[in-house]
Amino acid sequence: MNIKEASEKTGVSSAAIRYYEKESLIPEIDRTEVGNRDIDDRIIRRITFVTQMRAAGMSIDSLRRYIQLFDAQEDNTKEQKAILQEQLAVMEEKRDDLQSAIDHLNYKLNHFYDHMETTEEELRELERQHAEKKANQ
Amino acid sequence: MNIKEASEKTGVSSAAIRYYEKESLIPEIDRTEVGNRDIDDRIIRRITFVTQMRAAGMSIDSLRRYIQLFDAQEDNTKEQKAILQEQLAVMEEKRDDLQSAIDHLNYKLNHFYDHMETTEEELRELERQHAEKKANQ
DNA sequence: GCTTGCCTTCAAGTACACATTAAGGTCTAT
DNA sequence: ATAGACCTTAATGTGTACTTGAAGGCAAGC
Repeated sequence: MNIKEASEKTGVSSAAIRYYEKESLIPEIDRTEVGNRDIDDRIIRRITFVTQMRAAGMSIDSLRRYIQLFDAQEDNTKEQKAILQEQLAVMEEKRDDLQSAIDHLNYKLNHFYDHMETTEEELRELERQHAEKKANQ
Repeated sequence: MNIKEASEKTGVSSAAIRYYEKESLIPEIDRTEVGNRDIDDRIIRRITFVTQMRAAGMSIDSLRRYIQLFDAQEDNTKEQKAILQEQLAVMEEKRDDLQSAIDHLNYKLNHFYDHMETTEEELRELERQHAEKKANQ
C-alpha cells in the first residue's frame, strides 16, 4: 500500500504519516525498489494507535517516550504499565473536567439568564479547587 | 484588585489576562487613576468562564464569536442558545471519544500483550466509523 | 535618591503539529 | 515523448495561544 492509500485508510495526511515516522511515533517503513514507502497493516495499526492517543490529548513527545520504551528490548513491562496508567489518569481527569464544563453549559441552558458568567457559588467552588490543586503540588 | 491578584485568584497569567482583554474574550477592564487595571468580580467570573470553555477545547476564535453575540444589544437569545447547544454537542462528542480511548487503554492494560497496536476488529470498526464520517460530510 | 515591586504598552519570540513548496524521480496511458 | 499522477527529501511557512523582552511610569521603604 502506498502512502496515499494509507492516508485515505487512516484519515491521516501523507505529510503527517511521514512526520510520524520521522518523529519515531511509528516504526521505519519498508521501501519499494525505487524508495517509495510500502505500508502494511502493522503500520496502519500503529498510525491508528497514534491517532487515538493524539485525539485523547497525548502530545507527540509523550507518545514518543512511551513508544521508545515499548520498542526497547529490555523487559520493562512494569514501566510500560505505569506509563499507560499515568496516561489513563490524565485522560480520566480530562474527561471529568469536560463533564463539569458540560454540566455547567447545561445549567446555563436551563437557567438561561446571566448565563455567561459563573455564579458566585460556582466561583467559590472553583477557587477552592484551585487552592487545593496548588496545595497538592 | 490588581492584575497579579486576579492572576493568582484565577490561575491565569497576567499576560494571558491582558491577551484575553485584547482579544475581547473579557470586557474592557476599568482602570485606576494611573492607568492600572482594576479587576472586579465580574471580570473574574468572565475569566473563569473563558478558562472553563478553553479547557473544554473551545478555541479563542469561537469563544470570541460567542461572546460578541452575547454582548450585542439585540435580543438574540435563540441564536445564543443554538451556539451553546452546538458547543455542548462538540463537548459531548469529545467526552465520548475520550471515553473510547480510556476503554481502549483499559483493555490494553488488562490484556497486556501486543497492547500498542490496535486489534484487527478495532481497526475494522474504526475504518467503518471513518467512512461514515466522510459520508456525512 | 535609589532599590524593589508592582504596573503599563508594544513588539517579538516560542512551542507544537503539522502543511506547503521546491526540485526532482518513476510509472502509466495516450 | 509528453502529460498526469503518484512518489521522494529538505527546507520553509502557518496558525494557535500565549510568553517574553524592552522601555518606561508610579509608590513605598531604606
